Amino acid sequence: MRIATWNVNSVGARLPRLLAWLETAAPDVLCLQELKCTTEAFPLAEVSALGYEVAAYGLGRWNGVAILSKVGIENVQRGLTDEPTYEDAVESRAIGATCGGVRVWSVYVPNGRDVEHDHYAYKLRWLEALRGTVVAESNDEPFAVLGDFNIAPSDEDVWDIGKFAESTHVTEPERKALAMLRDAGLTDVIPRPLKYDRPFTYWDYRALAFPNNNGMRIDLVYANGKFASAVTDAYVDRNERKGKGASDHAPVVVDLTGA
DNA sequence: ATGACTAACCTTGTTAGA
Repeated sequence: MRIATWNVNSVGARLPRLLAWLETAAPDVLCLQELKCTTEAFPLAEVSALGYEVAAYGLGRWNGVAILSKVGIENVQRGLTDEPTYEDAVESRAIGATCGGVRVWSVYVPNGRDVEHDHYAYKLRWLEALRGTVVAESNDEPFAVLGDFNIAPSDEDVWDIGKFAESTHVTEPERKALAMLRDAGLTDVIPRPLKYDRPFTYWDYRALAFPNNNGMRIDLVYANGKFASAVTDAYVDRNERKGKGASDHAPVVVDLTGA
């Protein structure tokens, strides 16, 4: 089984590339983030035509997540258990479903903006709710949280840690939240890069970040033991970051034995 | 070639992204 995650930065703007990628990479399950549309506006007909069932969750012009599956999609849950709000509003940042016997969550962790910003405190509260959901759901069946975590797990996961003083994405409390997920039994499934030495998944649109490989590894696959032990390969499809009309994130693809 | 941000929309600026 092939399971992937991709922050598409608008499913509407990315639709031609998304459809082409679904045909060539042919994942059985794809977790999407940053739909930037409502559930109703998701391009259901186009994606369904390729043989996917869809569970989408979008509440407005920002964020939005979805799970696409060719192997069934059951027990869909929109939102985390006890998920916090931001400025008293619920945001569409997490959706869970069971696909072909694998429980998956597609998550778009809040950015945080600045360490001093309310959004950063919200990010940490949100990660605590994610931990709670993981503890409640992960068991002896394959389980994984996939998505844009907006956290670089280590200094090696950004192109130059010296550029990140006072920045979000690399702070100790954010990394502690990831450590808590590992303490809850999850493993960071680190993909291989298709080029260069480190498996970055995001490159800013500005300042020639992609050609200079000034990237970050922030799109992560956190898997329980049953899932992680079935992994045969994992890679970042950096080719999807090339050319016109690319998202600023590349897909992360994981292959599992069985089914 | 991988090329100097992109996307939605409250659209001729603002908000967000990281």
